[in-house]
This record gives sequence, C-alpha cells and structure tokens, in this order.
Amino acid sequence: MTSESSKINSAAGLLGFAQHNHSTCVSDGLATAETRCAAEGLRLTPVRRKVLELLLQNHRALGAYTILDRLREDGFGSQPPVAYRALDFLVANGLAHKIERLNAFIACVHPSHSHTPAFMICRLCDTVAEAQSSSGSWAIGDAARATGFRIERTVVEAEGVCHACVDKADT
Amino acid sequence: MTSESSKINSAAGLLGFAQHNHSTCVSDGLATAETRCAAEGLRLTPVRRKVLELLLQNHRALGAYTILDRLREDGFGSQPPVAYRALDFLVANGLAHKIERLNAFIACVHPSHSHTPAFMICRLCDTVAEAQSSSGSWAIGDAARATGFRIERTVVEAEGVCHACVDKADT
DNA sequence: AGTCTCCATGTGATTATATAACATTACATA
DNA sequence: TATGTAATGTTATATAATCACATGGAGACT
Repeated sequence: MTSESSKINSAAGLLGFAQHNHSTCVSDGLATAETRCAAEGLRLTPVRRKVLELLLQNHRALGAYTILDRLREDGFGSQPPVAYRALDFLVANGLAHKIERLNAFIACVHPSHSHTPAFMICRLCDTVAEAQSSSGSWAIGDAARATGFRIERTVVEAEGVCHACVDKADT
Repeated sequence: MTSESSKINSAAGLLGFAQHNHSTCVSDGLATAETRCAAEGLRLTPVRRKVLELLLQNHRALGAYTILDRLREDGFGSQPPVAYRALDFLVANGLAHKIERLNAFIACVHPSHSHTPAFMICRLCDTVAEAQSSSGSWAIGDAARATGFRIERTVVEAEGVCHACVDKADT
C-alpha cells in the first residue's frame, strides 16, 4: 500500500512526459471540476469526485476494476456499475477520457474547453500523455470530407516509448 | 442464413463508403494474401484463410466471437484461442486490423504495403472504411517530436455518420 | 413539513472480450 | 525415420462491461 503509493507518486513526476510539480495536479483538477460542475448544474457527487481524484493521482490510465478496488477501500459500493457509472459521467462531461487501446481511463488535463484529445502511451512505463490538438488537424478529416463522412468523435492514440524510457528500450 | 448473407452483400455494396463491385473483394483479398504469404514464407493455413475470408465478406468489423461462431459452423475448433490466434496472425502481418473502439476486426484493404491505417466508423450502419494515410501526417507527430516520444504504432479511428446514413440521422 | 419526482447509488446476476496453460498434431528437414 | 518447431485443440480462467431491479437522497412544489 504505502510502497505502492510512493511508487505512484515518484513515477508520476511527469505530466505526460514533461517535468512538473505533481502535487498540484490533484487539487487543481478537482477544483477545476468543481467549478465547471457548479457552473453547468452538474452534480459532482462523492463517488464521482473520488474517481476523478484517483485518476488525477497518476498520469496513467486506470482500468475500471482497479478503480473499483480503490472505491471499495474507501467504503463505496464495490460492484462494477458503481465505477462504470462514475466513469461514464466523467467522460461524458469531458473530465476524463477513455483510452480505447488500453480499455482504461485517464483524467483530462485541460477540461476547461472542448477538444479532440490525442494520447501518447509509453509501453514501458505506462505513462499516458494527452496532447493538445485541434479537431481539424487530422489527415483523416480530408478523407472524411472527400466521402461525405460526418465525424462526431475521433480516437487518436499513439503507442511507443517515451523520452525517459528510450534508453532502456531494446530496439 | 440466405437472407442474412444477401443482406450482407447488399449492405457491403460500399467499399468503405465508396461504390464498388463487392464481388471481387473476397477473391482479390485472398489472392493478395496468398501471394504475400508465399513471398514472405508465411503460412496462410486453413483457419487463417477462413478468418480472412470472413473479414473480407463485409466492410464491417467482426468480433472474435462472431468469427468463432462461423468457424464452428465450418468444422474448425470452436474455442476462443482458435479465433484469437488466427486474428493475431492476420493483424501481425498486416492482413487485418483491430478496431480498438469496437473491440473488433476488419480486413485490410491495401495489405500490399505497410501503412498507418485510419478508420471511419459509421455508428448507424456499422460500416468501417479504411482511409489511406502516411504515418507522418498526424498532428500528434509534432507533439511526439517535441517531447522525444518515439511512436511505434498509431490508432486513428473517427466515429460518425457516413454519407449514405446522413439522411436518417437524427441530428 | 409532506410528498412527489428525478436522479444517483447499491447489489446480484449475466454477458462479452481476452488470455493462460498444457496436450496434441502437422510440417519441415536433417 | 527421427527431431525440432510451428500450429492447432481444449479446458479453464481472467478481465471488461452491461442488465435489471431495489434502495436512497436532494430539490421542487404544495
């Protein structure tokens, strides 16, 4: 427990892959979420808040069942729907994203404005970084326009090796 | 059965979303695969060939268990690993792709050369179109270069409504 | 305060997706 | 034919996600 959380903290010393003071990530993220929910009449209930807090604690994607375990420890309901409903709420309101490649979830790093997120997933340290992007910048937009396809949502996930892990990479 | 296959054929009258003569998709795809496997010393065994044929029969993504059902009908093994191993082979050798968003698989439409595929998924008719693309054209490449992230594989999947379905779309 | 309604949560059961582990068979080739 | 390797078959299990229904709790309205 203790060793695990300290490991998480030290490993989370990268925002995405950039150096940053991680200590404010959780508090800032929760504060932003509370502001937004208050402004839009959304209810950031205890379970939802707790799940967001768990996601903010590390820059990795967490599976629903990992989250569920943590919820159980904190006295929340321990059946899958509890976690999935909270995650659905967070994703629907742009406070978190699902990483399709991993079937896992991560807190949004800039939840204040809507965006088409793009992710970089390090296969060695499992860190996930969210890249800023405009929705029209993807080459697939051209193909869509050419065929009359109306894009509603785009998944962009790059898998590879982050700067910090390049040294220990085999290839 | 008959009605289902005819439905598949009529619905598959679009390559991705472009009009095309679907009757040659399966035969051409299998021929290309056989040529490539022969050239590279890969073994396109009966199960693998059958799975590829199933994928080629429609421009939709098929789940592993759907494939498994068809394999069973044809006298192949009917346990999950049978389907997953064949799919792994096809994906590893560029003959098929996994659509992460759907947890399902689709035949590659241009298996002759390596590429970073991008997909358009119609949420109304479930058709999946593979767009041609060069690996460097994604905006995420810039973010990766900026942070020293080495991209090995990129998932690009756009979800929306295809040209043919726009009329029946609610919004 | 009462109570109605809506939304959120709790819980048990089930479905869907994917892999582990090990036995067996087919194939190439020495 | 003997032998190593790759492919397949099969049992069991792990992981991910949803269904269905009961319970609870905050606001709106009287």
